[in-house]
Amino acid sequence: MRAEEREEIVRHPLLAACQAETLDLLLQGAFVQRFPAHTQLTREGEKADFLYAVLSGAIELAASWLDRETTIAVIGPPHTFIVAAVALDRLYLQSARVLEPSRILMLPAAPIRKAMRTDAGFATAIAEEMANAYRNVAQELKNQKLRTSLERLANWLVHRDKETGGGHRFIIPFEKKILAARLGMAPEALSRAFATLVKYDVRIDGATVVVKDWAALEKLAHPDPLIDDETI
Amino acid sequence: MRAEEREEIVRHPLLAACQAETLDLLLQGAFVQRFPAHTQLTREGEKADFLYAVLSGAIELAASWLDRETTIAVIGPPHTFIVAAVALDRLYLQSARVLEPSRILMLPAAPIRKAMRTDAGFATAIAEEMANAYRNVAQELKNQKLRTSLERLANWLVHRDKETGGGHRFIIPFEKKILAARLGMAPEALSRAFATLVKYDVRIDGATVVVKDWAALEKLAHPDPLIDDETI
DNA sequence: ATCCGTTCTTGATTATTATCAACTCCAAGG
DNA sequence: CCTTGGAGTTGATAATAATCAAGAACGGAT
Repeated sequence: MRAEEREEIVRHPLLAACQAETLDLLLQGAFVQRFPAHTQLTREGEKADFLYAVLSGAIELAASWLDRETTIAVIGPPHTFIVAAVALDRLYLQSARVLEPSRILMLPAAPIRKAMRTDAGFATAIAEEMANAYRNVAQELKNQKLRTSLERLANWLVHRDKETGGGHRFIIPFEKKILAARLGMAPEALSRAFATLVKYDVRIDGATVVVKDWAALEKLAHPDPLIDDETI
Repeated sequence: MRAEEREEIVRHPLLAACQAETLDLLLQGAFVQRFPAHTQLTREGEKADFLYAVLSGAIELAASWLDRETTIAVIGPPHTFIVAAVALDRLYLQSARVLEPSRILMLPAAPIRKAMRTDAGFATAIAEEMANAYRNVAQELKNQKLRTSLERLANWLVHRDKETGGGHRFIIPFEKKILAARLGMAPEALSRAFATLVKYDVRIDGATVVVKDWAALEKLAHPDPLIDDETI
């Protein structure tokens, strides 16, 4: 690993509270790699050999059963994925696919488990990363069980708008069929949901969304920090 | 806290790898309490003041939005709940209700966060507990997004049968409406789902379930370790 | 036992969402 | 420029599940 890369990585939230020896141990077999879109990084059911951290880009976590498939989450920097499988030395529950060209930090799993047992700062960082991951899935489960697909879409739009500065005009950062899977609906249902939102003065042109009547959308979405705030 | 209680608690998976000083710190403000059914232990949105561990009994974690409510999980011994909120010093995302008379260990939150930073063994135990919790919700999200309600019920039956020794006859350990919420369906839909399962030779009498044709049920359920095995 | 409140079931209807099929649109490659 | 394949949309239909209403069954209390 190049020195400047090491510089960057050492400041990563996961490693910032590490002891020096832990850092050496962790970075020994670690590397940073660029991946093009559509690369498959993990497959569900495989052994957890690496912990992945997104330095730039976006990763889709997907899961399947029989012939069905769905998106569990979309991960961006600086977050990690499949921490839980690594911490427990178990099988991946999800497949990870690169959505857009991404830089990924890969840390071998065995040293991570070893480092946790000796370095409280690192173990705490892992615990906190996992706590965030837990809260995100728990929120997603609430989103899924408590809302209809139209409500989920409305909330996604509200959330995405806040994320992009609240200009009430933004683009959907990935394919609509991935958004559909993310929201737990068929692509056709997403199309129709967008059509329904016209009644609420939401205009769609390709990937561009313009919210003309913010109050109307927010009334439909009824966002709740306990479901929609990632950092509450 | 009584000496025999302390004896018992010190062997809890969360505390077994603690240093002696950490243990003292953690147990200072800790106590064990019995709660009757229907006690509300936490309310979503409240500050995380305690970490709860179930010593015996069963706890329901529920979440709500507008006037809708759903069950996120049912927790039994020796597991903890709301670890993530405690570790991050955030708000509870779920309400916890006592399902059946239960003994609960309550550990004040602040010492836990403090102990994590100094005791790698404890921090690791917390991380592992959280990793398990993460994997359970992730599995539940897969269950929810990939299966119909009939399939979820069939899998719950298969799972419950294994849990109770595989005798193909067992009882449902809580009210059917809680099972319905757990499975993400209306109580009426659960009734109808049970009626549908008669075609698969599953007989219901009150809370007692008898599976006459195991192969038929398993073919419908198609259980998958990556969704249904809690310890994979 | 009888009463009462709740849970559970069943029926009728509606709402929500998936599926299948056809068609448009657009971009990449020849 | 045309072709081609995938993404996205729209329509028709079916599957799935929620809601509302009424009755049955159950569990505690008296």
